[in-house]
Amino acid sequence: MKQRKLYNRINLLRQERKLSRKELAEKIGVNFQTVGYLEREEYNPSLDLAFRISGCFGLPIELIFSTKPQPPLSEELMRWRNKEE
Amino acid sequence: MKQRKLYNRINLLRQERKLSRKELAEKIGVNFQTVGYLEREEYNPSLDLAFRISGCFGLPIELIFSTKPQPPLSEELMRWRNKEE
DNA sequence: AGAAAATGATGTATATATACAATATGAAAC
DNA sequence: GTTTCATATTGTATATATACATCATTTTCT
Repeated sequence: MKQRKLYNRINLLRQERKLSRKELAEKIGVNFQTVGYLEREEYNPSLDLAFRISGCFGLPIELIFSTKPQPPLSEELMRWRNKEE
Repeated sequence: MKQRKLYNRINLLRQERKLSRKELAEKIGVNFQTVGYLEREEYNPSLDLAFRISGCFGLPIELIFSTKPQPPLSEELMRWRNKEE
């Protein structure tokens, strides 16, 4: 199967939490260079690794990864605020 | 990284929808034997494939896959019904 | 400015996911 | 009962993810 390129917000979320790649890598149990590959979207994580990242950030997989380029989180937030007016 | 074994409800969901492995495989764009491997949990899907399966069933990834063995869907349903009494 | 830390880039090696073919078995249809 | 379809099993081949080392570049800290 030809894998589609996936998009993610790992870099954004990591910076929000003021973690270095090395620190994040340790939390999720991978080599720190692997985090670099993921942030640059050079390849996709395994589903298992996606679950670990999801758990580390306390966010659902769908909020971190997607099949379409990710809009800024601020936009996503506004969409929710407008939904319940 | 040593991959953890993941659990899934593919077989259940496929049967609910009365699909053969071949039919499901065509919808998500993989070999029908790959569906067998996933249902038997002999290996984990890639994140991309997990997204395709999620899209095909119209369910979030977390409802289909998990890091712990999956309880019957009926139990999960009752937990939700009790939550909002 | 200079040292230290974080990141980017390149290359090699291993583990894991996916495809595909062949065969066996079991269940369903006729 | 035998043909057909769905599934299981085994084997080989390829694609993709992950680890690890090294060096270059950039950023941060003092």
